[in-house]
Amino acid sequence: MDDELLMVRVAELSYDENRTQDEIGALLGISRWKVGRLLVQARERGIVRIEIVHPRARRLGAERALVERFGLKDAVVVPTAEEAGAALERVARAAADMLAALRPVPRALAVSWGRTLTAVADALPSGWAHGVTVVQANGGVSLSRRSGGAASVAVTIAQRGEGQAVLLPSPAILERVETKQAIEADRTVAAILEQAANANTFLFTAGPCDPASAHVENGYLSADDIAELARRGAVGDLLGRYIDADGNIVDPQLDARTVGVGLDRLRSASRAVFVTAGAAKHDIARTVVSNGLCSILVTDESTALALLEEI
Amino acid sequence: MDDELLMVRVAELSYDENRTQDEIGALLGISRWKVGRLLVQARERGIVRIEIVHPRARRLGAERALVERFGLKDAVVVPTAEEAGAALERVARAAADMLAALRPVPRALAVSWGRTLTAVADALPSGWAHGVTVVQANGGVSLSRRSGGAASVAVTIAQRGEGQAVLLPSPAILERVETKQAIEADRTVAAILEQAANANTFLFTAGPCDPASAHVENGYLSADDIAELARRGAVGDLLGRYIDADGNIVDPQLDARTVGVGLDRLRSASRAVFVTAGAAKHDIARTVVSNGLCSILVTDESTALALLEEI
DNA sequence: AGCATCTCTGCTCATCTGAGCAGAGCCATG
DNA sequence: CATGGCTCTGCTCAGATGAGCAGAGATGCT
Repeated sequence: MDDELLMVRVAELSYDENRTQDEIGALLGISRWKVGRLLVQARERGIVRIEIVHPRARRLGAERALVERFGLKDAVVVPTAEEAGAALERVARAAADMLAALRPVPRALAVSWGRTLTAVADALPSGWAHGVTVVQANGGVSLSRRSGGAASVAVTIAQRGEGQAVLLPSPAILERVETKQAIEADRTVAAILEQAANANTFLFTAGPCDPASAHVENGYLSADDIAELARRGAVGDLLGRYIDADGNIVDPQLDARTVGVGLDRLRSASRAVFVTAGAAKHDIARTVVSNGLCSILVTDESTALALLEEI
Repeated sequence: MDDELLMVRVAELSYDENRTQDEIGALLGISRWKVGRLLVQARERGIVRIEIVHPRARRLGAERALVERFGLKDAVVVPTAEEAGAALERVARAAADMLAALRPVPRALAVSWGRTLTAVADALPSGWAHGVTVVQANGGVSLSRRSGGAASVAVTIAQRGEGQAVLLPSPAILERVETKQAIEADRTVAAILEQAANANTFLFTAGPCDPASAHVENGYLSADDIAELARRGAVGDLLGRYIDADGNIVDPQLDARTVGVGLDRLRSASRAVFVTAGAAKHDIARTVVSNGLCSILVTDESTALALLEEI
């Protein structure tokens, strides 16, 4: 009997039959130490495959690699789901679990908005925090009729955290710089932006630079604007601000018309939680992570692998 | 954190990260005994799935159940292969492994023939026995041109076992009883049949009762004969003899024209190894097994489950 | 409420298992 | 043929683990 067959027999007796290594040794006429070694080999060679099958399973190896590679505080990676489309769901749930377990419990949380964050908000358990203040970090709009959009993200997160939401009453991007400056000059708005900027925890997503963007959908930008941004190197936006692969603002004039906290606050915040799912966002995710724009990353396995595979 | 999520975390740390239960307990704030219990539960609930992925893997649970249920000496069950068609291959290899490991090593082995046994013969390693005498247990013919058929089964097995083959120079079924009696009266033939009957180890397959049978292919029976046998309750044949679900000869007259060892010898032999693969043979397999016609069964998982699922 | 029952927890202790080591066999080279 | 690596083996020993148990707490029934 060759060694490989022996591994199979040993593995069967050990895992299927729960025999002790001693028993197996006696049964197959080998020493118990050899049994142990064969088991290790069987695992190494992939004869024994151990899988954790659960929607909330994670990939600790990838998490560790990401933390290491990009100097993050923490990372959460969920396995790619069998059925496509469940990725967002799983990532959102993982993000919710992570938030609920954050210590110290956040007291001031600044949030962006989008489909991803809506999912995170919905996945948060009631009582995830006790008296959290949730501030919108950038201008928002009703993204989609059904789910309530930007405001509802903050409201839901606040409700479930037994706290209150502070909404930013402004569009995301204004047509004229003057209008934007006027809005920011408003004392209420200024106070809210200040509050957001001082939040010690940020929770945000990013959008890819493509014509299906929420900004186009809501009329802040045209498909042509997006094309031009892409031409100038934009890979996507976060908090409404379009950046290139090096993390720099692509169009300063456009940026000047964007209402919200500046990206530098993400770098300096004590916790900046970035949630992203899906292949379309691999590029912007890479940008965010490699430019230190987040300290905690929550994503799916395929994104994690894309981030890690670079030379 | 509910218990199920806890199981997932514990399983990840234990299996993916190789942490000790102590460490995991400290990490998650639970006692090490709870970690152990969660691990057990995770396996029970199927959150942790341990699979042995190898062409030579077996299903020890099913084997034990078969031995128990049908009072067998031994059983070998191989997992169903992903690619259909590989079942015969795997079963044959398992049968070969089993034969090679038989103790005491067979000195006199009586064999039937067929595609299954050809595969078993081909899978036997050289030197599987030392000086075995292989006798044909029933009349044989060249089943298929390419592989040599009946005779080659015995010859190959004998060669690889450093022994000699004793071939039965007779068709499987004769047209007239008189011819059959004449052949059996021949002293050489009689001696061979005697030798086969006295073998302490039998190795055989069975065929289903259908018109694609080797007996039809070789002209011993017509499709009409098969239909008639089926109508009278035949589920298949072994050693050329057609039996019903209760293990009784269906057509005594036909049986009287069949050359070979009688089925009772299978019951009394110290080892009767029955090899079968494929859904077409589930019925005849059930008959063989439940009527004590074999003492060692080698088969695939789907057959095993079919045999075990009865009430 | 009072009581019985069931489940869950953390413990002791015996057993099981992995790390690390020294000796045996094996091969290639000088 | 001797020598030095190399792998493989079975050992010791410490650390990891599972079985079984008694007490705590929950649950349900009268």
